[in-house]
Amino acid sequence: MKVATFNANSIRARMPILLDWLAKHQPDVLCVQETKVPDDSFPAGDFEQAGYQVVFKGEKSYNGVAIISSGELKDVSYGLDDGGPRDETRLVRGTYEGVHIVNTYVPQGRDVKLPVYKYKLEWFSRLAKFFQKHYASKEKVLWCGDLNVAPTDIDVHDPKRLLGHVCFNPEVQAAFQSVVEWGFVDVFRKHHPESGQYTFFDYRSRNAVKEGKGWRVDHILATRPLANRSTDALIDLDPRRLPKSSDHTFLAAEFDVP
DNA sequence: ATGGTAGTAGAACTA
Repeated sequence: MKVATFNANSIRARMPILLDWLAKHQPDVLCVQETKVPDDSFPAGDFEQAGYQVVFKGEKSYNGVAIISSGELKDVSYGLDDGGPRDETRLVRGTYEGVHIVNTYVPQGRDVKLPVYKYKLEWFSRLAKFFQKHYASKEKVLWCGDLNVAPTDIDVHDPKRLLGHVCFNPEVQAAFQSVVEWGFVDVFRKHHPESGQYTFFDYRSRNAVKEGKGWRVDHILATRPLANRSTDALIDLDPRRLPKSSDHTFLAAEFDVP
């Protein structure tokens, strides 16, 4: 089973790249974030013509998540359910062939001094409770998406300069880690311990990909029963080098499950 | 360079 994640930064602007990638890599499941489109304008037909099913929830201009799958996704639901803001355009989950998939677009936070940053930290705490409530770590669970955290020093190109950023500081790393400790393994890291592996390159940095000025903020994490069966993981930089690319690129992982 | 570019918008906000 091949699973991938991609922050599209507008799914409509990224359709050519997305459809090409699906045809080339043929994942069973692709989690998408930042679709930036209301549901009545979502290009579902284009995915269906390509032989995929898709579930999605979005809004005008901001946020938005989708799960594209080659077969049926069961028990689909959106958002957090703890009585706080549901954020239905930031979380979608479903079950594919017995594997539970949770696709999140974690709030970025903008600036550590702003309330939205505190909201981001709370979001991780709410998410930990969400996993606790709905799943057991002995089950096959995948947590995928743009998690807006670079977990360690080797996950950014310049840890000294970037320290204190909303996606790279001890506080946000601890918040992320508290979710991981529920029972997740970083599947990409399991296969690639080396530094310099990034999924995001800021548009504002001119030759970012060539110069390796990236961040690893998109992740695929799996519970033990699933992580034990992962056979490979990769970051595909090719789509980031194309004209009209997203500022993120695709991360994929393969699992030896039926 | 506490800048830069891109997306949705059709100005200002988010990343």
